[in-house]
Amino acid sequence: MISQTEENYLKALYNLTYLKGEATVNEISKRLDIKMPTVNSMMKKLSEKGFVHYESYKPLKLTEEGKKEAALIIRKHRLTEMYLVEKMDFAWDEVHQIAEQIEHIHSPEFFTKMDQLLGYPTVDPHGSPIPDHNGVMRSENYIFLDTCEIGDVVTLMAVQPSSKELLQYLNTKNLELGTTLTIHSIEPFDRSITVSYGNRPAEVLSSKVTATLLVRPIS
Amino acid sequence: MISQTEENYLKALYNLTYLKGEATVNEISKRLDIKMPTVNSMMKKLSEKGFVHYESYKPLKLTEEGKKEAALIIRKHRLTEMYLVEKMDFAWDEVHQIAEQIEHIHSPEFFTKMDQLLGYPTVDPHGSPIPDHNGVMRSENYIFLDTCEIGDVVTLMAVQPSSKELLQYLNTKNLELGTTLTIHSIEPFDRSITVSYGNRPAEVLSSKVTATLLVRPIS
DNA sequence: ATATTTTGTTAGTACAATCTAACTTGTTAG
DNA sequence: CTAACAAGTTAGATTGTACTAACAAAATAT
Ligand SMILES: [Mn+2]
Ligand SMILES: [Mn+2]
Ligand SMILES: [Mn+2]
Ligand SMILES: [Mn+2]
Repeated sequence: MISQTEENYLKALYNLTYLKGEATVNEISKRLDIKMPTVNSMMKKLSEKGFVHYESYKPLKLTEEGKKEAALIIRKHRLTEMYLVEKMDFAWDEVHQIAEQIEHIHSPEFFTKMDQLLGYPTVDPHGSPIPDHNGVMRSENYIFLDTCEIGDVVTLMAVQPSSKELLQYLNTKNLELGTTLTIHSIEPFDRSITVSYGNRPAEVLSSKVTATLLVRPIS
Repeated sequence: MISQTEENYLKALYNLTYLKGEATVNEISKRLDIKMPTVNSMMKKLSEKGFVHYESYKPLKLTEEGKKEAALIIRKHRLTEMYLVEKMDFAWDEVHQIAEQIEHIHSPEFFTKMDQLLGYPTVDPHGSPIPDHNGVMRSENYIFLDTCEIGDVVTLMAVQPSSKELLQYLNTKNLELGTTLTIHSIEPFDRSITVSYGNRPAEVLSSKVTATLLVRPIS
């Protein structure tokens, strides 16, 4: 009953509203590269179907049912990414486009089997949480690396957002989830950060990078 | 360029024309459960695209390009079925509906990886051949069990067509690919066949069943 | 050989998902 | 505060995939 197209709108809205609680027609339009009038009429349709709170000229919100539907699609996306990396030997920067398609497969058995073969993982290969089968997503209280201070020792827990280009950049720096970083200095001018980790010389990470790295301080 | 819908038409036409070399609008209509006028206009469209030879009131054929496209979709379908059975532990009667969806995924890397992980299989879980990456499908010269004679000893090589119901029936009889069957008698009235295999009492198979079982005589 | 049935085609309609152009509402900069 | 700009909406067109109704051709039965 929910088309692939509708699923992509729900997912976009879920991700855009995740922090602020609401999103605009314009944001969805940019995210999906679909013109605003198209987004507008789709929002009305999803509102008719009970997935979106729509009022003219007001920001958009998902209903509880919309949130659940979206989270279940994200669950399929992230389980798929995890499966591709863990069981099919893909790299973490190769899985998004495939998962973008497989998330629309209608087969509870298929995803249940994936989940089981993976041992019921709670995060995807980029550290993002996998919603449970009721669409409930646990949120961890990680902090972004660009909010840390000199002397902090932290573990890399997630990359968000995880564009292919960023992931490939992190590959070249041998930075992966679980890596422990020590912050040596912070350049006041551009907020770039010098860190060390593993058996390698210190690395400088720009603020564009540190703003995407979620870490947990070692307590 | 080729939509999911078009892919399903190409695949239907390929399978229908596989034996006779041609098929009718009516056959595709029944196979896909889509009304004849819709099939008719889709055939014209696929003809425009160079995949189908269409002439009013004449039977339909695939062009060479159409055959190749169809075979490559069937390749993805059968690789997927094999992967689901071999690597994800699904039963042979559970995989068709999932493969019917995954066959439309656009990702050469995904199917190349499947192929590699499976060790480049040549047949799917129902014994049907998997076309190669150029869309070439090798045909084995198996014979249907209902053409065998008393005293023949044969190996079950494929089930065709392999409906879920038939596969489940074969499960109850412990009949699987590779099973060696000895033909004890053939009932002239209804052409049912009594066979023995493994450590079990003789079984009677109706002609509805034997007409779907492809076997290779043990020479 | 003709009548009946089946198959194939044409014409017109519907719905989903997209677009552009034009208009309205809301926001922001002087 | 108002003018300009950005965002949102409405209206109308387009494309893809489906349908029904009506008609034409081919196959079949009498
Ligand atoms: Mn998607
Ligand atoms: Mn991810
Ligand atoms: Mn299909
Ligand atoms: Mn099969």
